[in-house]
Amino acid sequence: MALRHALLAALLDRELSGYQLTKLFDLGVSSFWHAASQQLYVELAKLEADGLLTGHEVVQQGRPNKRVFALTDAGLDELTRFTLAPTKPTSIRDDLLVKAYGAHAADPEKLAEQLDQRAAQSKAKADYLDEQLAKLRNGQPEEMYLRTAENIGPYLAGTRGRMYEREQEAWCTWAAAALRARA
Amino acid sequence: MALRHALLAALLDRELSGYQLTKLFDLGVSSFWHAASQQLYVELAKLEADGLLTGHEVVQQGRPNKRVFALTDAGLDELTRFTLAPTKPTSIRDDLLVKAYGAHAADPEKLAEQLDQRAAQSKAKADYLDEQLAKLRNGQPEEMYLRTAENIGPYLAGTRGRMYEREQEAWCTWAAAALRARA
DNA sequence: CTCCCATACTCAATTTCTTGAGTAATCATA
DNA sequence: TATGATTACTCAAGAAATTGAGTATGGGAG
Repeated sequence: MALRHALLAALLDRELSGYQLTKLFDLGVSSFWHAASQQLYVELAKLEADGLLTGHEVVQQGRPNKRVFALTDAGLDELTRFTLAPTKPTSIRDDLLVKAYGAHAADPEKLAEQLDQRAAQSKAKADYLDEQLAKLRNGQPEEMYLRTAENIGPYLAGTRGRMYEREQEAWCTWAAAALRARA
Repeated sequence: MALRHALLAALLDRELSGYQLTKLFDLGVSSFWHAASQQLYVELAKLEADGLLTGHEVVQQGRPNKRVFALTDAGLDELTRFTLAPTKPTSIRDDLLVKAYGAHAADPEKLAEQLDQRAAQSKAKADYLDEQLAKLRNGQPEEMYLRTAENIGPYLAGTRGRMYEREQEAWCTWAAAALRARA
């Protein structure tokens, strides 16, 4: 149910089209809530049907028209309600960790190569998030930004995403080394 | 599809009943692959139907009988195949991060309280994983254990789980403080 | 002048996961 | 002697996610 709310949160202080949201989810949001674009469009349609968003057609020249979505008052209420409601921890689900768990059935070098690859992907993502966070801070020290910015939500969540990716990178490197040390 | 493989990996060096697997998934495995017990039983039945596991009824006195599952050769092959196959990163999906993302719609103090609560939960889980990892090491230094132990899979995966929970704890504490500093 | 890429989506089958309930036995506690 | 906790599962409805298409337009590279 949190995809709905991730969409609502993404529209808190701006209007975005479905396509822009798919970009946003691919890059930034995916570090804490992944969703495929098809799923986004389905969810946007439901949110609109439920009156939590309104869509407006925007005619463009030189490219296909788009529909941009904006939060309604009901949508904002729903998001507020969601942030208050207790939820149980949703934990990691990572293929790669399942592979590590089953390491005894794996070729150590092949598994280590996959870990290296993932380390590189995580590093790239962490670097990207670093840039995004720097853009949000806009030159200010973090403390200042957190105290004064209007909406710190994306910064807080983005920080967690970056931590996750940095940790993933470190762990992958460590685990790959451990596997290789046995061969 | 990784739940299948998480089950196969859990049965790599021992036989376990469905119920024992639900315990294992609730406590240890859940830090990198969460699944409800109902789902486990469904998956176990499929795995048996596919010939990747065999189930044996074990008659017990003083408690209900149970069915223990063991890997078949086909199951081991399937797990090996899985560890070799490239997979795309499955990322975090966490309600709490979505709430943080939507912080602008939230009551800061109420959100901070939820973060505190989660920090405590994460700490408890990290402590539990710490114990489990110590048990696996059985007094040896980590380096030694990783070089000499038969099956280091659970240790590798458990380590990642512990890192995740420790990071979660730290982030929750940090984010709660940031929210409170604004009030 | 063709092909690929980016924009901007839609449809639908299938699988997977969640949610909520229910069964049945034994043991310890009050 | 009832009550709840633990072991050991099962069933099923519905929501959500995955997978794999497909449509249509315009711009730029070769």
